[in-house]
Amino acid sequence: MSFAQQSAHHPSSSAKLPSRTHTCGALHLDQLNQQVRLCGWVAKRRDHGGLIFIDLRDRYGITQVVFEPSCPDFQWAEKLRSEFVIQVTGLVRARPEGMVNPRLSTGTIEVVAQKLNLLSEAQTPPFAIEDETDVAESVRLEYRYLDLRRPYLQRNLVTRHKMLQIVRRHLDENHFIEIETPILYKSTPEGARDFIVPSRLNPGSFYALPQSPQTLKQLLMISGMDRYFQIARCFRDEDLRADRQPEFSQIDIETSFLSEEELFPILESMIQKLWKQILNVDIATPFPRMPYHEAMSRFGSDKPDVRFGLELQDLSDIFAQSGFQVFQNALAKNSRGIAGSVRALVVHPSATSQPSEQFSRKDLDDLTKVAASYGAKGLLWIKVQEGGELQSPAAKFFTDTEKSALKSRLDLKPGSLVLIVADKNKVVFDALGALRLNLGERLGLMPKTDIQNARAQDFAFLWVTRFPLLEFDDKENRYFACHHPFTSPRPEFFDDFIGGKNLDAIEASAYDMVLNGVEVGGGSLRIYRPDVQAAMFKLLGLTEQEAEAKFGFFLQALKYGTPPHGGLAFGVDRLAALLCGVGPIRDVMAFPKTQRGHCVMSSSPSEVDHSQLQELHILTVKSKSS
RNA sequence: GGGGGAGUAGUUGAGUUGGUUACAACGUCGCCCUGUCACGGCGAAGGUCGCGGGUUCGAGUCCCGUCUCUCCCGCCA
Repeated sequence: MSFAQQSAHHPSSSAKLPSRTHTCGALHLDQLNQQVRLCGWVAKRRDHGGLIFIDLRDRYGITQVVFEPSCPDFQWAEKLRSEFVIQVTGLVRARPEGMVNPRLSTGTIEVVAQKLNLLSEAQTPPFAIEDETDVAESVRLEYRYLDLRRPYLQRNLVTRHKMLQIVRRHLDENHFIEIETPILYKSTPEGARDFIVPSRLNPGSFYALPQSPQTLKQLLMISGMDRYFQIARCFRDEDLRADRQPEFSQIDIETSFLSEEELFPILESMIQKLWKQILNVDIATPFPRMPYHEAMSRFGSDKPDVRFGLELQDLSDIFAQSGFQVFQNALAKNSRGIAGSVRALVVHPSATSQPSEQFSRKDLDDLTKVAASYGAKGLLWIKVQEGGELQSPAAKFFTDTEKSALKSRLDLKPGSLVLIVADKNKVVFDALGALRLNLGERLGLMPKTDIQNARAQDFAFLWVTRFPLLEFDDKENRYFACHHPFTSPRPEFFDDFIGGKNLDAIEASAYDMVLNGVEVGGGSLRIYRPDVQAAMFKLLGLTEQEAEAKFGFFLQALKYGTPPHGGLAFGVDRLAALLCGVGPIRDVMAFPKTQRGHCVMSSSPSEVDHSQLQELHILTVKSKSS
């Protein structure tokens, strides 16, 4: 008789004992001498010949089961292998003196088996199911259902679940209603590439999967829904990153009649609850607010990590008359009358264990490469020597006045290192902003958070506000909306906006919530006047006909009594990753995709039958490049 | 589209100047073992060195191409 034949292959239950009396994380000395029934996976078998230990695992924990020769099923216990699914009936017993395992929550007890019931056999798994696994992610993703048995991923998914429950409860208490919006919707111009879905019933026509429910939630405000939210699945056909997947979730929120000052506290208290209930950390509110321009000039980023200093310094005025060609070029005005700048990061010897002498040629080369990858044509360094002399490849271009201005402005002392980028502002901010983060890591300025023992100071929340409304694109020679085309200018800029004046200086009622250098959410107050919305589309280069074709339904709706409204969307995956203390959002998603957008478990995307394509009126062609 | 890193037993890695039968650990399989929890002891099996081509008497190693994974830039209203 084989093991499988011997076993029932379905759980036993009786009036006396149900299929499962406890989970594998539940038993303590309280249940001493009780008869219990556990179900789970064999995590480990330790066969001592006359005594067999089984670590039985479920998502609640691990319990040690002991098979002694007196157990009638002892011979079958010898046949157990990793990941077999079993049901064990037995007695809870205190572990002998000195045998307690402090690393298990159930480490004070063990279950002495009386009966073993095999529910499922298992092939040998391709990798060990344990937290300390060090296996290539592609292997883990191919067997994601096994990877998800690891306590680490199970904890992350539980945290994500808790997070969403707290969010739902909070928004419900604040009179928000959860409304589902369509996944099959209309393709939208601008923004990310759409995933499109062919319509069998409408040959040649396509739905698009929503990049966000933006227009739909605004229409719900026009419908009078007043306060809406949705845990919305969103789709963007762009290249992936550690924090970007082609499909992702947002906590999508929209409200009517509220100002920023009235909206922010609702969102801040939601965050406060999440951090309190999940991490037991008290986050102070209101969050600091920082205008976009301040974030850029101080940190070189619109999502600054303000847990450490190392702020950017503007040296443009010092070098206004510089004889150094690189600086002259950067400070010259372009055809649209906009000048770049000369800015620097300064590392003082006191602030770090690494004074400038310890920045080797290779270190500086590495830093230069970082700057270059953000478009900087070079990175100019200055080292301050023992005697106070400035050592730099460009030192000979500096006048004495410039040198002394530098020293006093930057408070230079022997051992200081200055890193300068001179270019148009976008490049200067991007390059120095990235260098600041790189140096912050390199010099150990960036705090490491132990998420199990997190403290309030580990989390630097802030609102970045007053984003520019428009951005001019040199290549296409037109303006683009910085946020999206439904974002309202701040009221004080209405006249300029309608009149088409000083467009570069117009600020938007847009805001991002930032935590430790991560944009966790973003939103805006929306345009609610049809004439302003039409003006926006026109400014963005849409003809009236194009605007009508793409957004006619929306412009029409705006004319039927639109309340002032605005909202925001949080990135569920990013928030969950921060609450779990992990980097890649793949680790807080059940079935993520690889960087090529593949699901290696199911091998999707994949080719489909010709007949399927035919029904959809689709013909595929091989492109020359492939 | 561009740049960096990686691909060798099931897994994680080593592999010298191009040279005998490609190595180790863990895992797996068999036998033994009554207090383990990284159990232990003895033994065994396990490989198209990502794929394709080239150079060479000979390629895991050198060259060319290609695929995949990963990090980043562009992109992500």
